[in-house]
Amino acid sequence: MSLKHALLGVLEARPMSGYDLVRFFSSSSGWIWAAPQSQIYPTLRRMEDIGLIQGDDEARGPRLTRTVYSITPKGLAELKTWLGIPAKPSPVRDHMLLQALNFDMIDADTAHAVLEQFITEQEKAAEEAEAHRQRLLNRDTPLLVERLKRRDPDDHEPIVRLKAHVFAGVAAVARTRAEWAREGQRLLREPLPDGE
Amino acid sequence: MSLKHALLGVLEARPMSGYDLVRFFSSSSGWIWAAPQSQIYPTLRRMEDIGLIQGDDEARGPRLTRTVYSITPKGLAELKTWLGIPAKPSPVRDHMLLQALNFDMIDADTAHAVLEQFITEQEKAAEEAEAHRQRLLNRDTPLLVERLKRRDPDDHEPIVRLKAHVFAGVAAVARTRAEWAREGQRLLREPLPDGE
DNA sequence: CACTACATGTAACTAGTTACATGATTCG
DNA sequence: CGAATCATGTAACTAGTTACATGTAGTG
Repeated sequence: MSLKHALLGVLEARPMSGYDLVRFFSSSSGWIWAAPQSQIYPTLRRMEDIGLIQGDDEARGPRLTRTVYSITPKGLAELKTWLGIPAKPSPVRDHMLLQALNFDMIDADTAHAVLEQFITEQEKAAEEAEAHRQRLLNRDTPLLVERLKRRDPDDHEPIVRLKAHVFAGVAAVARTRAEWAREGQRLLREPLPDGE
Repeated sequence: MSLKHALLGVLEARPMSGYDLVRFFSSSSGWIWAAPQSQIYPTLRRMEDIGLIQGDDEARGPRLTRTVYSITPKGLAELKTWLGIPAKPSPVRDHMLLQALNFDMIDADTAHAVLEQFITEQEKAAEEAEAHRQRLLNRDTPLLVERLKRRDPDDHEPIVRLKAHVFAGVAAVARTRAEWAREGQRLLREPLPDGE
């Protein structure tokens, strides 16, 4: 289960409540690992049960409390171990490619439109990832600032570059996909180039 | 459920038994959509229940039979409809990027090794996809040959190109990922380029 | 006082994974 | 006759999705 490690990775920066984490995994970091609210809360409790994180109740008004989770030494050890183990290749399951594989069965205009929407999405994803990469390089995200506080200032620059590079990867893949789809649209437009 | 549509897409080429499909989804087409045996058999029966495919029992020796499934008009209609509907963007969940996001927490050599294995895998995937693309362009795969039999010869070339293009996409994404990982290794090697 | 944000949960479901189980047929 | 391949299944599980449910606190 990698949601576990995604949560540990975030909590390493600073303690957070379930609610904080829900928001986090619905937005910014959702570009790397997405998870719905209904999965996060139970996972946090299971992680506390096995000692990876510790939850502390904090009063927020007379009747409302929140549980703030922080990573434990055991959790940190688990995270570091996991980081060093190569994952076995995950089974391929690409919705868009699966559709494209049979685009010869439907009319070219419809297929073209499906690709068009895909291109729009991928380009948006690439832009957002690129923007986030810039924010990281500028040390403009609250979580990164928190993280760096406990690190040697000499290490800040390489850490920032590594994190930024991850989002460069997201952007690069999205652009590759968009470019692939555009080439697909070209193929749909020219059914039989003469001379063949 | 897209396994359903993956199965329909294959059965459109020719009728197949569950066993055939299991082998198919463990190999070649597994590069687009992977599925284990334990998922395929029940799915086929459910698809037959709702009339998307039809199973016919065939004797294979005195005691052994196999069920050969073929796509029904209803199944073909379902497939064609599905092909024209853009999928909503699927939630991002990238194991490698999640690991890389925290590579600053472990030593550079370990991180480097994890990336190395990833690169090997991606390059292998790219090569295999590229090889399959070539086989398609040469009309060298049995299923493609079956498919083309029921198509106007004038359409063969554009159909082949479309299918081949899908595997070009697989290869392109794999190469992009490998290149990203290589750049990551470079970042790990040069902790602090002078002058900053 | 209404609206938004805070805060946490649960139920029912679909998809996918891992592992086991069983027997028939073919080929060397 | 033993091994590989053909052929089909099931059980138990983990992960992820969709939808609903409930109440508190702050802001205009």
